[in-house]
Amino acid sequence: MQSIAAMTTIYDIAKALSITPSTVSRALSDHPHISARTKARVKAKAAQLGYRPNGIAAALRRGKTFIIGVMVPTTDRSFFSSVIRGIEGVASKAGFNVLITQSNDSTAVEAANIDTLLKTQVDGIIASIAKETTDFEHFRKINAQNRPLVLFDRVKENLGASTVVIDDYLGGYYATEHLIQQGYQRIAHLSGAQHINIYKYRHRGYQEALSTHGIPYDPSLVLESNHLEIQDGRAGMEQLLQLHPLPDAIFAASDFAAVGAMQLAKEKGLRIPQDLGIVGFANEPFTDLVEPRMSTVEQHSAQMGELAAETLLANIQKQEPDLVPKKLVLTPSLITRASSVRPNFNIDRI
Amino acid sequence: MQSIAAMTTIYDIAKALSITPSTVSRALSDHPHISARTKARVKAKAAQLGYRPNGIAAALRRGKTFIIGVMVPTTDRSFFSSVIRGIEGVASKAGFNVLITQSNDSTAVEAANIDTLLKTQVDGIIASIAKETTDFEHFRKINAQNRPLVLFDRVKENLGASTVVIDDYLGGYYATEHLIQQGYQRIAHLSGAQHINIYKYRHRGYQEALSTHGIPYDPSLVLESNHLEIQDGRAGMEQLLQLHPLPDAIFAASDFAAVGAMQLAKEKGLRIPQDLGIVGFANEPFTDLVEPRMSTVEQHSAQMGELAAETLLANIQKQEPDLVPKKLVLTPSLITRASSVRPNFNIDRI
DNA sequence: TTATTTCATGCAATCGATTGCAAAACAAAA
DNA sequence: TTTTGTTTTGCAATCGATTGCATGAAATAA
Repeated sequence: MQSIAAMTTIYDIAKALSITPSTVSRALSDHPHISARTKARVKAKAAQLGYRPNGIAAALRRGKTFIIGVMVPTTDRSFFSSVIRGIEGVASKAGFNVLITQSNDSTAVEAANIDTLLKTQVDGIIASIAKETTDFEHFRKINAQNRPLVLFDRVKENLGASTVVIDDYLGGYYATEHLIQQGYQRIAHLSGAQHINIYKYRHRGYQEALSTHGIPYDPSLVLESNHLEIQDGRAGMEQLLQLHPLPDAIFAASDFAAVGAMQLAKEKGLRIPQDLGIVGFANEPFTDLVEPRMSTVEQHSAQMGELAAETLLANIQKQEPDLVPKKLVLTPSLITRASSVRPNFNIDRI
Repeated sequence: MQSIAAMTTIYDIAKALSITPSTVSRALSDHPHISARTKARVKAKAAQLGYRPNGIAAALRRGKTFIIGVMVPTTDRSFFSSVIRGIEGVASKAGFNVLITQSNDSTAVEAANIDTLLKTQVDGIIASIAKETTDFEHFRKINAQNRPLVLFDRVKENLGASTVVIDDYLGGYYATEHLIQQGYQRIAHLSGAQHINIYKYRHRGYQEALSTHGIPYDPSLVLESNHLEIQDGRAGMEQLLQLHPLPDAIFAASDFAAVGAMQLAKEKGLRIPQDLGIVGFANEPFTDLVEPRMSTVEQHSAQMGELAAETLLANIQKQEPDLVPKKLVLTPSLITRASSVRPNFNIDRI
């Protein structure tokens, strides 16, 4: 079956004006060797015929699609959608489109997505690695296809990819130190799987802050969960409530876990921040809406996306991946809100 | 400059096996006329050479990219990212990719995005219209290019596009009726620009519920703002607090406005839900995290995305847009939480 | 053995735009 | 008028995969 309305191509324009497709092509792209008169005629005819360029044909010829592939664990998490927003902004300003895929934190889906993106001939890929992933072979294919790769947030070294992360160590350090300075002494930590760098580093920052301030590290105060969702935060809090003495503060490596812990603590009659100080991580929008407002660590997600896109575009322009991959590290900012600020606490009293 | 590693194509495989590219192509796609032996040899050689199909070339030849374009006002709103998630799920199951663009609620960007998507030869487009848009000519180009278009949520009739929406009227009705049944009498409404259908219908539902229950419609209780963001909710509440008598409940056409109103009301010492009942709209995740938990209207966003994608894919398969565009209407669900449920209210007392 | 099917592969055009090189058209200089 | 130089346009190959049709090979029937 034929498609109803045949698309008009440069051949149609050429025929209508009794010139060649090459001239039409050049006229449309304002090639300097084409006379002003011809350009005007071509453009007028193109408009008249409702011509729209076939980007696919151009992509095939040029070997460039002007599409960059993005893979995130999920789009419906504020952090990732903000990063995407940042990527999209930079990309579209540079004339690039963004093809989004989601891994749902599954390694199998992740590998399939990479295949798809490569098949689509994206000019480069920006990705954040699925939680589940421990074998990274599928990422190697990207470089094997000579396509640049930039990883952000959940990254992995030695894949020949540039990376953009925040300093998670510092984030953990800031959060913990802040709690210490507010006079909290028994600070628990809700962490994630330690094979994932971001959680490992946040954990280290936590440890280091304790150590710097002379507080002993107590492993029973550190709970690890796979997903750090609200549920995990509640479960973690439940567990922490078994301890004697109780912890007097929590630094959670995720806002979701933090808010879960906060919910349960409140249900059990603990007052935040008087009895329990809480700091989360990521500055998800809801942290500013819960009660009390929750302290957290801002990751500068949109900026992270922008940097990732800029790095990738630079690689694309150079026609090849960076020989020495770049490592970009953003500095997180601690956002202190009511959940961790003791109203009448005087630091001098310590 | 040459690219470093030339991609391997079906020609390379053909040469290596002394057969023709056509055979290779057919072997790779499991064409029935190719012998099992040849298929095996081809596939083995393909794997050995690290062959990856060039989707662009195939797309050009077939006139089909297996990419569907999606345009949303913004990705970093839970509602839209959930819809995208729904779209992505259905699409990828059907072997389609999803190209995302954001209009940032600007008509100019919207038009530019449509140009880009068409140039990329997407097989169809799913979109939600920018708030700012009142002239829809740019959407007509899509049908002119013989590409199907499906609109969701913020839709417009007479564009030859199928639409997927929830019954906003019903959503408004449910929310308002619920407040009435909880004994609230002076119910205010925070609405958006009335040229946008969703706000117009939510408003009508509100009116109709009042009327059904014999409550007179008081225009001074209905405030309109452009964006219905948190700020607008606060401003609206401020204004409502000037009234005598005060309203005793608010139905906001957006969760953001609702939470803004709730914040300000609490700051002014009003108790929720005793002094003021509140219902929002969209079931944004934070509504379940604020205090008190906020009642709202669930829009079934992921399902909306799935339906939109299924409708579009059906159109794509048929090679042409629906002659008679479909209108799919989902039924919203009211989610009642603490913000609108009076603890000891007995409906018999009315 | 020859004729007839069936099966497997090859040929060559095609999708639509881009681009190096050749050539024509025109202008300016000799 | 011829030569040299500039502009402007055309020719034809190319990007990589797909596919209708033709052809060759193998298998079966006569």
